[in-house]
Amino acid sequence: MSAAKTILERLAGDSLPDWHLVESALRRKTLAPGECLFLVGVAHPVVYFVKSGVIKMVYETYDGDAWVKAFAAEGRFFASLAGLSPGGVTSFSAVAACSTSVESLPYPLLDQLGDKHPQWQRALRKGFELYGFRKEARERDLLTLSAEQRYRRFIEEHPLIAERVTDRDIAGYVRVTPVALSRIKARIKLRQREENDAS
Amino acid sequence: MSAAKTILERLAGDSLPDWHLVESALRRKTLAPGECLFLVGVAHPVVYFVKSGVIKMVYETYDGDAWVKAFAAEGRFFASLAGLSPGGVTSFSAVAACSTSVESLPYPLLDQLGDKHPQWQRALRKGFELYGFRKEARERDLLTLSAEQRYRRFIEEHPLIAERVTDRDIAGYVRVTPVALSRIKARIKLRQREENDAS
DNA sequence: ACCGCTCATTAACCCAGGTTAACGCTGACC
DNA sequence: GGTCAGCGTTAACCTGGGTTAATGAGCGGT
Repeated sequence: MSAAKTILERLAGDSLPDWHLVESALRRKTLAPGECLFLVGVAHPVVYFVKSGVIKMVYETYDGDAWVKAFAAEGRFFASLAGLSPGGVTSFSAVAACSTSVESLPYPLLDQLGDKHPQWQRALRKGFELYGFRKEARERDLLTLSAEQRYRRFIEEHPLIAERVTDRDIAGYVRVTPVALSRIKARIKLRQREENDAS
Repeated sequence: MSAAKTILERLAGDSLPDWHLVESALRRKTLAPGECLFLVGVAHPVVYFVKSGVIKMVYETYDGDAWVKAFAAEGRFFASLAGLSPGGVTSFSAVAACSTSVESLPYPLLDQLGDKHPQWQRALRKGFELYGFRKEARERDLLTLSAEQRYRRFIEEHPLIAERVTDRDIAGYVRVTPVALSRIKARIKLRQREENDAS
C-alpha cells in the first residue's frame, strides 16, 4: 500500500475511484540527508507524501539565511501552494533533514480527478483545509510565543522529529540563530537544576 | 448584488446554482470601530465577506497582549478554520478596525451545497486554496523579514488599509509594540532626511 | 470650555538575541 | 591514523526591541 493512498483516503473519508490512474503517475524517491527535493522559484506542480524520514521546507533570504517553514515527517503530505497554480513557482525549497523516502503526484492529475469525481474534489478540499489549518497554528505560534516558548512547544509536540534533525534546523524552525538556541537550552537546563536544588 | 455573491462567483469562475438558498441565509451586519464580530474560543462555523471597512483578526495572549493575525478589507472573505469544523472553536477574535459592514453565511450550508453541486465544491476548494496561499505569504514574512521590513512591506502593499487603521493595530500586525513601531518610523524618516541632505 | 480618554511620540533603562570568534567533538574520507 | 568539515557550545560585544513613564495632540461627551 502506498503512503499516498493511505493519506488521501483518510482525507476523503472514503475510497477513491480511478486509483489506477494515480498508481501509474506515482513516483517514489529516496533522499540522503541534505539532498534537495525541489528548489525555490521553479514551476513545480507536485504534491508529496512522506513515507519515512523528515523533509524540511526552507525559505532562503538574499543574505544567505535559511529559515525552516515547516517539517514533514511520515504520513504528511505537502506542496508549495504557490507552485501548484498554473504559471506559479515554488516559494520555498524542500530538503531532506535525514534519510527520507517520499512519493509524489502531479497536481494537474489531482485537479482533473477533482473535476471528475466528487470524492476526489472533497479529498482535495479537505487537503487544503488541513493545510490551512496547520499554517494557521504556525502563524499563531510565530505571533504570540517567545523564542523559548516556541522551542519548548516544538520539543513537546514533535519529539520524534526533534531527535532526528540537527539543532541547527530546529533553530531555523524556532526562528533564532543556532547560537541563541544553544543559550536557550542552557537557560532551561540551568532552571531545571535550580528547581531540583530547591526541592 | 451582495458582496458574498461577487466573491464566491469569482472563486468558482462560474455562476453558482441554488443561490436562493444562500440569499435567504445571508446576514448583513454593520459594526462601529472597535466592535466585535466574534470572540475567540466559541463555536462559530460562519464565513464572512467584507462589504466595506476593515476587520482585524486578533490573537490574545494570557498576559493581555493582542497581536493582529490579519486584516480583511472590502472584497475579502474570512473565517476561523478551526471554528468551521464540527465541534471546533474559533482560534482568534474578529474586531472592526473602523466602521465596517459585512455579510455572513453559515458554513454548514456551504458544505451541503458543496456535496450537492460540483461548482460549489470547486468554489470552496478554491477558497481554502486562496486562504492557505495568503497564510503561506504571511508565514514567510514573519520568518524571513525584520520588523522594519515587515512594516515597510505592509505600508507598500496595503496603503488603503494602513490609512484607515491605528498605528497601534499596525504595530500588532508587524509584531512589535506601538513604542517600537514609533521608533521604526522615526528611523525611516531620519534616513530619508539624510539622503535628501546628501543629494 | 472643560474633562477624560485613547493614541502617538520620546526618553531612559534593561535584556534577549544577533554577530563574531574560539574551542572541542564527531564522523567522513583518504 | 591523520586530516578536514560541520556541528554544538561558550564568551564578548553590540543592537533592536520590550518596558515604563512622561508629554502632548486629538476627540467625544457634558
